[in-house]
Amino acid sequence: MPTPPLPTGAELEILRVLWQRGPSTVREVQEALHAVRGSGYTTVLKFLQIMHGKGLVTRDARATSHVYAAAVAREATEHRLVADLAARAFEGSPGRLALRALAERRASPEELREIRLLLQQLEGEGA
Amino acid sequence: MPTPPLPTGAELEILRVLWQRGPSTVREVQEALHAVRGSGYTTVLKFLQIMHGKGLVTRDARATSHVYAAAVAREATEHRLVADLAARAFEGSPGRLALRALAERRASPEELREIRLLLQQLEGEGA
DNA sequence: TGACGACTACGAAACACTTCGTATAATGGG
DNA sequence: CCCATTATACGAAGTGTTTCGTAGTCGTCA
Repeated sequence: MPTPPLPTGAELEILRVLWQRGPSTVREVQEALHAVRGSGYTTVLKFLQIMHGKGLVTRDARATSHVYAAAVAREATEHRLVADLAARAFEGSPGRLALRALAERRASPEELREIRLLLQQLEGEGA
Repeated sequence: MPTPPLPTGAELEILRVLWQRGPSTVREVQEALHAVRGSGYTTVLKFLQIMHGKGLVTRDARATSHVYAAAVAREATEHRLVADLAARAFEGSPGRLALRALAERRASPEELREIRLLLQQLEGEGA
């Protein structure tokens, strides 16, 4: 099975619920999404079925209520989303993308610290 | 006129041509895009008309061949694209997005230098 | 057992994105 | 002046995303 496609907007929101909650039933996902998005039950069910077809989630159908879990890791998906945006808008350069993101000046001190550490590591490698 | 919507994938490619070339005719844009995307003439024309309707480009119709120009600045658009991805996948945190982008380890030494300078500036502000 | 509640499956509508075919109008050379 | 060329305008098809209505299934309990 090749890598699943990038999740669409609604699919990404469902993945975020699954990443946060772990394996969940349709109802559990729907209740989590209802607050954020007002999604109806059959809408969420349909998406989970579509996402299962795409390989974005796995399904355990042993119980009456099927249990869905993310089939793609959060880090890898974030990675691919960043690479996708970099390709579409930043000549494929994640560095330029990072610069733009930092220029928003909304990073917290902890995030800045993490970025500085990573930066030192990267500059050390380059030397 | 409110802010135009974010450009779609094909629209962004057209904007990139206009940002690079400056005001251009349909044919000029189409020739630039043909190499990258194989776009046909009427396809590009249709997009420019749609983008004009959305306020993404301006049009000078005085000459026989209309001349289109980007109506949105490149920096502002990149900014909005980054903010959009941050909202959809990074809890609205551009800092987390920047971290992910840097973790791809594909930034050039010059980009790393720029990021380090910006970082110092941001950390100086925070102190 | 039969009705009720909760579940899954599926079709289809509404919308957006992308592409292109065709119709129509302007331009300029012979 | 006419025709070939080049332009714009527009409709529509094909695909993908999102949403929901409806139908059918399954277990439970009175």
